[in-house]
Amino acid sequence: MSDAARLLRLLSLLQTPREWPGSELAERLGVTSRTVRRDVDRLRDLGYPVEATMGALGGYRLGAGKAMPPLLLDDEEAVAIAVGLRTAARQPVAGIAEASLRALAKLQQVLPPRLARRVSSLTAATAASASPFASLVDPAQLTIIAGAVQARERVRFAYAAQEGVASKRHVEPVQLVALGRRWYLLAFDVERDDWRIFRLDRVSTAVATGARFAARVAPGGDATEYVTRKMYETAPTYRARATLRLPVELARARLADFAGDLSALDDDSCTWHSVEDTVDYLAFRLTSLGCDFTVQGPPELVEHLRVMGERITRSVDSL
Amino acid sequence: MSDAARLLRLLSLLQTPREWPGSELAERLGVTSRTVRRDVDRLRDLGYPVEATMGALGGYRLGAGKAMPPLLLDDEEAVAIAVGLRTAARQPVAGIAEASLRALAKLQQVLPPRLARRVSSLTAATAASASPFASLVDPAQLTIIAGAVQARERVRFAYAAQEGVASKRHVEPVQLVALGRRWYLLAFDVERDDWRIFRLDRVSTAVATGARFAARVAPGGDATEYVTRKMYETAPTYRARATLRLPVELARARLADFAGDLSALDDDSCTWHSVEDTVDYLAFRLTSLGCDFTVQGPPELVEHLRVMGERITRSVDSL
DNA sequence: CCGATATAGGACGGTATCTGTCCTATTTGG
DNA sequence: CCAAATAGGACAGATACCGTCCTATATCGG
Repeated sequence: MSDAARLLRLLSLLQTPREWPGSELAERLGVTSRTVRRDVDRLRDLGYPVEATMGALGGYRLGAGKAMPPLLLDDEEAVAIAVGLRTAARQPVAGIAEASLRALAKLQQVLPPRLARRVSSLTAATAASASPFASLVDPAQLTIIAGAVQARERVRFAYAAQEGVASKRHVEPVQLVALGRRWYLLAFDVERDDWRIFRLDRVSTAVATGARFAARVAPGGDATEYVTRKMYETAPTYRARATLRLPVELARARLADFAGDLSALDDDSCTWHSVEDTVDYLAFRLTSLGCDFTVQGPPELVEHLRVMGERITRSVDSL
Repeated sequence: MSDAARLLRLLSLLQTPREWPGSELAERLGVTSRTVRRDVDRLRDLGYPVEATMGALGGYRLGAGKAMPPLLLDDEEAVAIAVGLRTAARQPVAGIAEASLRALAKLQQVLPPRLARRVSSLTAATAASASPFASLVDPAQLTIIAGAVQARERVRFAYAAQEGVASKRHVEPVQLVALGRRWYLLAFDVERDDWRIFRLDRVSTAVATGARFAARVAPGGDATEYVTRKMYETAPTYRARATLRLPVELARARLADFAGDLSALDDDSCTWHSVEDTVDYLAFRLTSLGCDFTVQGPPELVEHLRVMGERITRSVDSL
């Protein structure tokens, strides 16, 4: 076993929550315990704080330092992380959505094929159950495009526009933007010679062509700002207005990052304003609050809730 | 920079989706390009397949091999993975739930404190929004106990039993078991000198004492099997029976791992049987199917749905 | 078809590093 | 107090590494 390999193996052992006595490490690594002590020193020099407890029953373990050490995962752990990241990508968390994708792309790149297969099948099996209104983005497309953005490679894909019109695209992908529960891609369309925004759940059969392109500055300088503005201008939006029979702090906690505008009416109720592009989702969030509420509008939401209420009442009133 | 440090730094660069020409790597690592070639060879000897494209515009990148290479994450990526794993722990996925926890424990152990703080605040901000019926387990408790299971350390915690009776426990934690959407801990209670099963969302202020204990064999040999049997015997369960106006394949897809027993009635409808310990959750899954349905029982579910239906109808019929 | 720019790898000498085998000091739990 | 654990100095022999040459080969663009 080479020098670097032994150091990595040691790091992997020390990342376990348990404590390792030096003698056992020496045996596993096939060296003397003096060398183990030297290896531990080396790791400390690299900035990874190996904690040691002295005395009988003592041992070594890796503690939290100032920088992330290399993570040494076994097969199952790698699969678990990949599945977790894929699920996270379907419900982007504000602030870390892009980092989450970068991590997924990095992992996907080095994931052995047999593990990648397990990830796919597990993702398929659990896709629908996580949340009925999570984004329908295919994680595979997301990964391909996230990789292409970083590698600055051109991408070809099929796009199903809003009216069901399909088209083939050839673009220079500049940035992925998570807006609410959807992913958008800001890209420069090579054939149309202009900027375009694509909704990722309408993208399919994406492939990176391998052709590199020069960095482009997004219109207006900031991609996130540009996509946000364009989407609010063009996409259909519903502005929900409702009164919730729930103290304002509780409502904020239950709605979390979906809170919208909340303001207290009295100690037991508050008003709520929120903007979304489907009434389904608005109705879903409202009904999962578990409290009484009154909806002021819009009419589409009222109608949708009326249908929902009738359906539920009808489902039981035969008894 | 030491030898091993340079190798790790190289590995970190090669994990990026982009391709790196040898000359640029040499510059970044502060060595000649001949040494870079030797380092690449070393990585290949370690089993990490560095892919190289020859010719002009060529370069190096890390490909998928037979084993997982050490993952070198930047701060944001590490936070994203931790948040993803915490979310995954709240909605355990059959088959990889334990691995998911192991990975989380491993990451938590080495996560720099400033990043750990960001993870906590992000988790708090998004806890409620993921799904209103996800498990209420505190990821911090979960991590502490998962670590103690692996390290075979005794744990003390406060436990709120079903009737609201609080108690302090001192146990030897043997295994965490994910059952449906809940986590259970099988442990040997030191003071009561017998096996006990704890629901993790009722555990608080857990601390590992540091005292080690000898490995124990779970009663019956298999912890998962034991916990499953005990829980079905003792925990309250509701057996939902309903007819769904949805083709059976579609229902299976939408319910995913929550499918229970589905059997086709005709081309457009099917019957559904499922067991859960709360009617809230049964009602939630039923109403998020987005189809007409008829509930046969149990009476508690019917009553719950009646309240839900009335609430929704009331919320709009003033208009 | 040719030149520019990549990867690939052999040979060699000087330098640095690493390992095992001693040794002693110190801490901790039973 | 004793056993077992971390901590680390000193030394000698072996090993590995690095830079500087060199040539071969593959690929893309003009």
